[in-house]
Amino acid sequence: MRKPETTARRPGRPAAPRLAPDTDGNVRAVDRALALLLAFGDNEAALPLADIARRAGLHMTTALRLLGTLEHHGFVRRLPAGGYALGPQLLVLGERFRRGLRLEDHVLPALERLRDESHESAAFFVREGAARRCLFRRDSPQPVRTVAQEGAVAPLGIGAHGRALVALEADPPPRLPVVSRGERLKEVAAIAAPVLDSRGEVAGSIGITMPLYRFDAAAEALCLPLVLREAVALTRALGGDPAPVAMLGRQSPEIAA
Amino acid sequence: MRKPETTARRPGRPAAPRLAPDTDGNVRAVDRALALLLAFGDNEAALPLADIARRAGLHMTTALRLLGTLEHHGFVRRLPAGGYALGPQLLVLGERFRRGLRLEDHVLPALERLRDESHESAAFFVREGAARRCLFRRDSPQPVRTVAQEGAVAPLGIGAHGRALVALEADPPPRLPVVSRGERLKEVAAIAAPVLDSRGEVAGSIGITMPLYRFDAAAEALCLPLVLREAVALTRALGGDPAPVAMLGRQSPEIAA
DNA sequence: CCGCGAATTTCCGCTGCGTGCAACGTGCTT
DNA sequence: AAGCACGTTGCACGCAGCGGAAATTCGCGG
Repeated sequence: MRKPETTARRPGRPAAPRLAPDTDGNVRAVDRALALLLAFGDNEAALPLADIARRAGLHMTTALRLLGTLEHHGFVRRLPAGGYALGPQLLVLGERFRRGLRLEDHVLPALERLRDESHESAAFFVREGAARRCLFRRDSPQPVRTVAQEGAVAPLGIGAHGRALVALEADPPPRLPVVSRGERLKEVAAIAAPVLDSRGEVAGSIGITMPLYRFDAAAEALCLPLVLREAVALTRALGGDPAPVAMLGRQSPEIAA
Repeated sequence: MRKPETTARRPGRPAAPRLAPDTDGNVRAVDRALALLLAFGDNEAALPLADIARRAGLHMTTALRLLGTLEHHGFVRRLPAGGYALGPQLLVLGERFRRGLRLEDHVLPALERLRDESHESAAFFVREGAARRCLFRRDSPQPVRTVAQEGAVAPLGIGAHGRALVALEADPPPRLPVVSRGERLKEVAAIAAPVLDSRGEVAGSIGITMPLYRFDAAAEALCLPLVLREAVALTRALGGDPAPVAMLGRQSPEIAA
């Protein structure tokens, strides 16, 4: 669909403007097969064929054939009771994607320390273009807790993690860790700090999330040092220099008082 | 491709023999796109286009077009340095697959208890046809530990988990938990017990894995009761009757002695 | 600096693959 | 019993996808 500019398009032009990730140039059958996978919602274990076809905007016949191919490779499975569900191969590839980032050896223990010491949920976000994505999460053991899923995306710039990821670029850099109270999500409070890698780049942000009503002075006094401590430790574990993070750390209460 | 048998094939024959999940009847473009995803090995963060095409047995032109479609949906990403890597969408779908099983709310805490009390790795397997698959895993904090990945498959009938999953079908049912020493993997010891759901079916197996040299009498005395305790607790948490598991439990040492 | 080869990407014509229609069985509700 | 929704199969048509050729860049060595 991209019209040729004035100059006749010579084959093999390398400076193709990749700015247009249009829907054309795509392989239709693959487009449709992936749409079938994405037709499964968040909390839907199984869907009948007709529903999947309707959501993807495909004829049942087409959906049936594509699902057959997906099933053959383990990307979906047919349930004995009828209907389709996502397949185990997605788990394998999802884990491989995470492994490619080579972060979890250090991030997971840090998250579990945060959760165990604060009794609240802990999460680690990475920047992804103009957004952020939750890569790892460890849920609070308490019955009332925030809910979020690994893999989910959220905007940059808002929310504690959203601001922590860009904290070092802000002109008056904020004190660390960043604290949010009902900022992006009503009734949710969060504490987050950036983590640096060996090149000094922001590798991600680590923090604690909890219901806002539970975030009183005692919780604040407990959680802020925890998050800062883990952000510094994680930065060091990744081979980075924790100085930029530690320098912006809030005074510990006993010193500031 | 399948030749019509002697009888004229009337459209709409319902008694189709589904026994042949052959490679035909599949949508070729989708087959190839999925082959590209599976071309990424276990520890390969990034691959150049030529490698991917070669592994999938495709011409580079074809691979380029298919990868473009996959990238458009977030199933692969182009790295700034050149080359392709698996994409974040796989993480989202992998999590959705697990969520469809609705197990992790109870399984994850049990695994973390096992890991924290034994200081060894804990894992949960489910049966999948004639094999088993590792659904969840929590790694030991020790520097020398067994390595395995969530999503990996292993055979039934061998290894502690492989035997635990079929323990209740065996004629002389084995004592629980099942113990293996270098059985499937040299140098690896494992302790596992089955977990039942509310229908009395085997929902999976839970257990501990460790280097064989560390599995001495003290470790055995510590880990066996732990595994049995969590298998019973998890069965109860899923609404199942733990009696079949508890009845096969080994006598606790002080009683048996 | 220049030339060679490998890697990547665009264009294009042919053909075989994928699509959707029609038909049919099944199971459930009216 | 009739009606309806769902799942499945076969088939012919049309275009979508395939692969070759060519253009371009990059890396390497002379």
